[in-house]
Amino acid sequence: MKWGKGSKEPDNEPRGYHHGNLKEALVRAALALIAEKGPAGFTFADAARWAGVSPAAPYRHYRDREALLADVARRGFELFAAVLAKAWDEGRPDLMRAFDRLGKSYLDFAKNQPAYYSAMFEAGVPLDADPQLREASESAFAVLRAAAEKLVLLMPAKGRPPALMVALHVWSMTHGIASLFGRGDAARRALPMPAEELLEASVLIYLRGLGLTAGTPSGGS
Amino acid sequence: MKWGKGSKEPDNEPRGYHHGNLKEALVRAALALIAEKGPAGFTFADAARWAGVSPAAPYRHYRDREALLADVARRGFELFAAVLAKAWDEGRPDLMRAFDRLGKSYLDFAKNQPAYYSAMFEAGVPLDADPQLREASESAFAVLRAAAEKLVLLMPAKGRPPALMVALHVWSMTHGIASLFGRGDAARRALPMPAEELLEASVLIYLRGLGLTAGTPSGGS
DNA sequence: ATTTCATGTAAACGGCGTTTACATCAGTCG
DNA sequence: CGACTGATGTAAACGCCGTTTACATGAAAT
Repeated sequence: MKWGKGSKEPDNEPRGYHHGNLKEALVRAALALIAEKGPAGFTFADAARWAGVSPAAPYRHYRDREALLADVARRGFELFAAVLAKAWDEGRPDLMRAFDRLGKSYLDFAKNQPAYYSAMFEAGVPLDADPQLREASESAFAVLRAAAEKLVLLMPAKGRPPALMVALHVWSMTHGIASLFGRGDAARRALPMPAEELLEASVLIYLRGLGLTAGTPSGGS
Repeated sequence: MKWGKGSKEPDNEPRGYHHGNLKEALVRAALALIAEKGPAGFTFADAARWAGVSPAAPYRHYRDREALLADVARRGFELFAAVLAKAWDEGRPDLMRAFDRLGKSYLDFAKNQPAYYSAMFEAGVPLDADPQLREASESAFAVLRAAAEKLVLLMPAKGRPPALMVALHVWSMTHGIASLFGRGDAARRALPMPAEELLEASVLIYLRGLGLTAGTPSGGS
């Protein structure tokens, strides 16, 4: 039986009975399909076709469709954590600049890796589907939290807010913007300014509210 | 043929050939099923079973499954707009108290109407699926925007930020919190404080950054 | 009473997720 | 070298879903 090869066929190299690297191929297929049709439209059978194997083959590598989705989410969080850590760069050359880079990196990731971002935040994958998934998600958040720790240390100890709260605030703002306006696609609301500027302004105002910056918060970069 | 009556059967009243109010029944079914299994797990056929009709009957009222979802989202936005408008209450008795109520109402809605909220923001329904849907969503946002308008009028005209930006900021914060921590369900991250307090604190800090409140932003209602 | 139109049913189609029994191959051990 | 074994892929089948088409029912209009 031939399985149609519906959407695309990046498995140009013919192969023997065994694929050799099916698991990786399935992940790439999932990313391509999610990017194309959203996490809901992503289909286990399509991923199999994309990899050039029978519809039952993926079950040798993933318990079910959701397990593949969870694996994509896990890899997404790991990549996300690496990207954020690199952007934060231990707060060099100064905390404010690094914090700004951090936020922009977050939005960049949401925009440039919509498939990962969808799997991570919008696919409804329960975080405790897999301990490794939770762990990866924690380590991504840990970057934000470490940044917040260093930021609040700029404040006088008296009245210093909990760093965890600051991290959660910034995460919420950023995720909110990414989720509501993140992708320039249709289907979402139009904005009077780029999402990056919207985020930068809101973080500046927020930090000013914490007493961390002085200047008046007017427009962008 | 009998269609099983799988999950539950709120169609206790037997009926003749015609249902009489199938459209409403389908919406209620969709809400129940989305609340139970998420917008992805919601099934057109299940909704039909729930209403006690054949799997083809819903097509007399909705073009396809997504049209039903879009209708649920539209009704959600209309209810949302009404709830927010009532909470804002034209800014009575004073703007700060009203603004605080507004944010809490938002979170309340996300928590108490998870089915509506999912259909509105997480089901991937394109806003331009239906002009009425877009309109309803606009009118919900309009409440937030009107509130922001009144708020920024408290500031000296010089350096007054655009109300639209303030509205977008607050919306993003609130949606971010609702989306990341909104429902106390499992499957999501645990919080060191209730979502309502997290939001209240972040809005207070933000407004302080705008120069709209004086006191130091520590916890408490 | 007949017509008409909205609403519901039955049956069918292709696709998907998943399971089960079988096929193929790579490595291991005699 | 050759048989065994475990991992990986296939074929076929099942039930369910979304959707369409032809037909049935009944309420309202004429």
